[in-house]
Amino acid sequence: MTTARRQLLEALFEASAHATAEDLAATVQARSPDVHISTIYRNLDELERLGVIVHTHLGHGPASYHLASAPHGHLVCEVCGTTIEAPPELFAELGAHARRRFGFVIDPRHFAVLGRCEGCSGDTGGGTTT
Amino acid sequence: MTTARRQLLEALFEASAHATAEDLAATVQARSPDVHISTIYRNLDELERLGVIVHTHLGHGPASYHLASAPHGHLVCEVCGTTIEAPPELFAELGAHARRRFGFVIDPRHFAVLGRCEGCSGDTGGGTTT
DNA sequence: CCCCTGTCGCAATCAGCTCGCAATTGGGTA
DNA sequence: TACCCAATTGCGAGCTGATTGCGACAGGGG
Repeated sequence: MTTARRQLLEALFEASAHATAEDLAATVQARSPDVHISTIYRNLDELERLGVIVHTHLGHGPASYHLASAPHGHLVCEVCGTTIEAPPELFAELGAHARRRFGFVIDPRHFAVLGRCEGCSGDTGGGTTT
Repeated sequence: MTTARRQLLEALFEASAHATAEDLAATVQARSPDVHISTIYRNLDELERLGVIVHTHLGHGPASYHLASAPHGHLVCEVCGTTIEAPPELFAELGAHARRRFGFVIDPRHFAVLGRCEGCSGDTGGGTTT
């Protein structure tokens, strides 16, 4: 509707993946310096309510936003922070089991799976406490 | 070692599941009112480094802590907040696939799976935007 | 052109958590 | 038991991420 809203959408399209509210704010503010961060948050909220975008918590930091039209889960390395976009089918079986066993319908777009990426899964001298 | 630390452990044993730092602080402070919240955080941190406990992010709120000796994942309903403890085997296949496909070793104890529980998965008038 | 509704900009505020610092506490040693 | 060293504690300030209340403004309908 408004300029701020339109530019936020543009920023979302340009920021291909995992943009935080601050990232998006920076992009929007590059064009319209007056757009306040709270406006970004409010519009992000609105857009999410409309189902246009989804937000994900990739770890301890700020939430990431991306378009709902690119559904995927996330594999986040807790050592180096690498984020892998995982196709929804990776979660198909987990989803089926959760549903069968607990009647629980998972939302693979709205959570990150922590763990260790290929490079960090060797041994970091901490894990094997048996 | 110290009183604060010992009482924090006690609190962790008593608070069977999903205790937040503030919950634990309250429990500890019921006995030792002088124990400061920052001490709780520091000890929680230390205990986690030692592998005694793990913390999980169940959603938007504060992190939850529990003993590492009870490994499980979490299914959290994003509508009503219900938390289901999921046995690690629920994630076995996801883990195998992630490893095979991305070389990524998941940590089923350190993430919550958002979604909808049995009672909330009917239809809330939002989801089916296809 | 005016009014009305919704949105914006702003600063204050909140929640969750971390940090620096000085005093205290606990444990090991003699 | 007394002493000493280092780790730990209590405390408040501070930081990041996010939200809210409020007055001003903009844009669309009549």
